[in-house]
Amino acid sequence: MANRTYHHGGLREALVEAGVALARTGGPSAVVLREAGRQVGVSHNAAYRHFKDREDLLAAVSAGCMEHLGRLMIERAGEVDLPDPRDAAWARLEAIGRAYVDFALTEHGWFRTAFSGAVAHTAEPAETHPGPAATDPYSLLALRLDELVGVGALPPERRPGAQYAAWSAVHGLSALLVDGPLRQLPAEEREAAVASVLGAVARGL
Amino acid sequence: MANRTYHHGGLREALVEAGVALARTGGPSAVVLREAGRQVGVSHNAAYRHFKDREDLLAAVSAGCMEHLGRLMIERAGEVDLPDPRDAAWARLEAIGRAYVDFALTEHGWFRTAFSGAVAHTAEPAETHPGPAATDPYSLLALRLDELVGVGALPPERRPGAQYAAWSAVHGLSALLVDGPLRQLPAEEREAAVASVLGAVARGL
DNA sequence: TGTACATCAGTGAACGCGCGTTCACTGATGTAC
DNA sequence: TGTACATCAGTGAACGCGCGTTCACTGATGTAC
Repeated sequence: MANRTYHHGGLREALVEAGVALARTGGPSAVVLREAGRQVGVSHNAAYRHFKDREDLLAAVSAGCMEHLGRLMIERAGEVDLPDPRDAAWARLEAIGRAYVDFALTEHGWFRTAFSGAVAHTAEPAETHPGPAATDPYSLLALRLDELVGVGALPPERRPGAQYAAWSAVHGLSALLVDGPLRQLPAEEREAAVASVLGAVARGL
Repeated sequence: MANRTYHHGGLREALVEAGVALARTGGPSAVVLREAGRQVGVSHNAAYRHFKDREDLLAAVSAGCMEHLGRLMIERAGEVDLPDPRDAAWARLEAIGRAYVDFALTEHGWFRTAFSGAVAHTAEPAETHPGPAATDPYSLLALRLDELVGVGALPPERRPGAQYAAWSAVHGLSALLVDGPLRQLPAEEREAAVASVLGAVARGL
């Protein structure tokens, strides 16, 4: 962090942070190289020492937004406190689903940015390396589904492909509500839609 | 389409058509006023006689793309030919879901454009006026769900909210596959994901 | 059937925009001897 | 501990971009008498 010197010391991180702030209000298109530089108090092209081009910066910002989403999901899952392990596992699945939708609704800009320059997932999850626990939504979902199988709430033969069904439903709902044709749904009806989707996900598994 | 005269005769429609063609390859951002004019052979600002601004044109183009989607859904539903009315109703639901995803995959640009400037749906479907049958995806889905209830394949108490669950799942899958983190899924795994989601939708209802 | 006039649907020139990106540069830092 | 030099991380000026939009205009069309 450091100094008011010629060399910034942590410019890359500072630019990403500025980009994340821009994305929060204006979505991906608000992530503008020159503006990020301005915010940090650095010349408009200093960013080129740390990023190949605008797209490169956007990818980093996008990852930052995704991280915010993941953190909310973790937080909400952590709030579940039920004695029965099966109940708890189901509740945690629902909690991360709700977190996802809530995030999309309250943080339009971040949500859209998170999925704008997003890194593609491969079919198989990356091999689990020791280290900090994964915070990306996909891994968090996989974790919850594995837990359901683990506590005997979900038959193992239902596990393959389950992540696609759950993720699609919740992601689609978010997209329709935030940007799409359901964006004008009154709050009450919106809540009903969320409940309906989460219920269908649980039944569908 | 009339004359090579000073007055075009059907400029509005021609511009929308040109916009739809642009959207097909490049998505919403490719719908450019000046280019649409160029394609039609008209000066770059003639469009302002028919559209308030670029956004207005984009909205019309978006509706055109949505129409293409609706047509594919209708076509695919029409191909279902099963003796048992319940089997047929389920098959038609699946058919429109598959059509939706296929459309998203084969017509990236149209799909993204269809949902870019989309008109918002209200909570209640518009009162059914006599006239040409609705072609918007939402109404088509509602039609299929009503049919399921009609033939006794779906308990009536399950009907409310069902459209949200079905639509969200299929839309989310499309979004994730086309633009999102699942865009690099190998074809085989992608097909499994589609099957998994459609299966979960049917079970979830 | 002709004429006068309002209105409609185009034209062509011009503007400003703010951005991404490149260029040649300079100040700061690290390292070998 | 000091000096020479390579390298790194910033600066400031400049460019081109193609667009959306506005302006004052002109050609075509419809209508009243």
